[in-house]
Amino acid sequence: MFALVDCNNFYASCERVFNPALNGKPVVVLSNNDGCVIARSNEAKQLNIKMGTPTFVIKDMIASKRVHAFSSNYALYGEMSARVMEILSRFSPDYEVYSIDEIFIKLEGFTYHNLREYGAKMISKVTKGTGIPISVGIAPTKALAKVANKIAKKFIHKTGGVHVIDSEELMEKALLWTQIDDVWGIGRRYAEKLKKIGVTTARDFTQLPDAYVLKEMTVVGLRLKRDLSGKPTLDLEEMADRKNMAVTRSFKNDITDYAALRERVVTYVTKLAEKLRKQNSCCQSLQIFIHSNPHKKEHRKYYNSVTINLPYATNSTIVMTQYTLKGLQKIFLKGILYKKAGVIALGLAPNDSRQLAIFKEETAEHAALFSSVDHLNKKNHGKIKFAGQDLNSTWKMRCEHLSKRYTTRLHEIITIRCNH
DNA sequence: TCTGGGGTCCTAGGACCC
DNA sequence: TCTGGGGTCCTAGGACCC
Repeated sequence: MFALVDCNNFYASCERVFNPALNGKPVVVLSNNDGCVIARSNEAKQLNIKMGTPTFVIKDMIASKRVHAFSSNYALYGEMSARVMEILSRFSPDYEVYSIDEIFIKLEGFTYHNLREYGAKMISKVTKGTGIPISVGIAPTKALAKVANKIAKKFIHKTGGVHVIDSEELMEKALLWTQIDDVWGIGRRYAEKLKKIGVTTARDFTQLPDAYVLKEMTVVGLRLKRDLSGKPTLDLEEMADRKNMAVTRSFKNDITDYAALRERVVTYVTKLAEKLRKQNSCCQSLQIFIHSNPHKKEHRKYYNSVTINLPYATNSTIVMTQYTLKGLQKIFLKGILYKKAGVIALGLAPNDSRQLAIFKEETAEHAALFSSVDHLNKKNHGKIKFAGQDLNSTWKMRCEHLSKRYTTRLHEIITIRCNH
């Protein structure tokens, strides 16, 4: 059996842990730049605030404090996630941290355990240890555990947050209840396509012929179908090293001229190189992309990207910037309202096991130079910049509702008042 | 006025090899 | 009339996830 444990409204719940006055009130967490809603408490969901709702749509509710809004505080969420995962990892030696707020736990050899009670124990341990509410779905396969988790959450008053699918009848019932759009692995495109042929529930999907699923949805779809039918197909996945790493941002206002766009892209590639060095990796190639504003329908649509293979694997800001700018020149077009750009490092490898080039090699000074730069920037909050960056740093990200880094900064630690 | 960021996997097709 | 067979590697694009 597999358990899927998922933190309820994770980011919103993190904010509440440190501000319990928000319990029972609508809370939303906003994306970078405070652009749109990316997490909602149940009360916010009841106000019909959808995932991805632009912040300006609900600005009145925020201003009047009907809804409590927070800018994303990833330092806080990442660390709270680590605490939750640490506690849950004690429940079985086999687990897979699937995302910041989800973990699959394989329950092999738990035949004589009461799984419902085991799930309830997970909830009480995590609640006591972190204050984060969780839901537990338990079933014979990963895809069914996902379904069970949805049921546990949806009918929390009946389930107490745990749902176990351990019989054919419960499986049938669960699959009939699950709408096709809500199936893990079926996104907007596939859902549309499936509905056209009359598939509206997960159960309908499991009745499709293998050949059709294979043809229309590749082996990924077929594996999903099997797993959802109760035939264990998807197993825990090993934590692999990341293959790519990206720094991409939307701009607060559209950009049209090359100089401004260049400045943004140089800043992104600088951040990317820092990120690489921080984890002792280097990259073999770079991808640069620029987008027009998709919301301005009356303007010309333009999406373009270019991939550049580097002569040798590197994490030098200087080398990466040179190639990034070459790439940017290739795809830059005049007269476009640009809204977003990004740089992606591809073919990541650890510093010490990278492929060395035969003819060209990085100037040896770079490693020493950047170790000093990183050291100084860590101490002085990014005082050293590169010539291509904007020295006045007018590009502050908007984050008007940022909470404190309660768990990772000593001077932001929570204060407790005792009333005797 | 204002709409996020960072990932993964699979497939088809082109370029190349012997 | 009729023009091989079997492979690898790479990339772009499309799907998905949180």
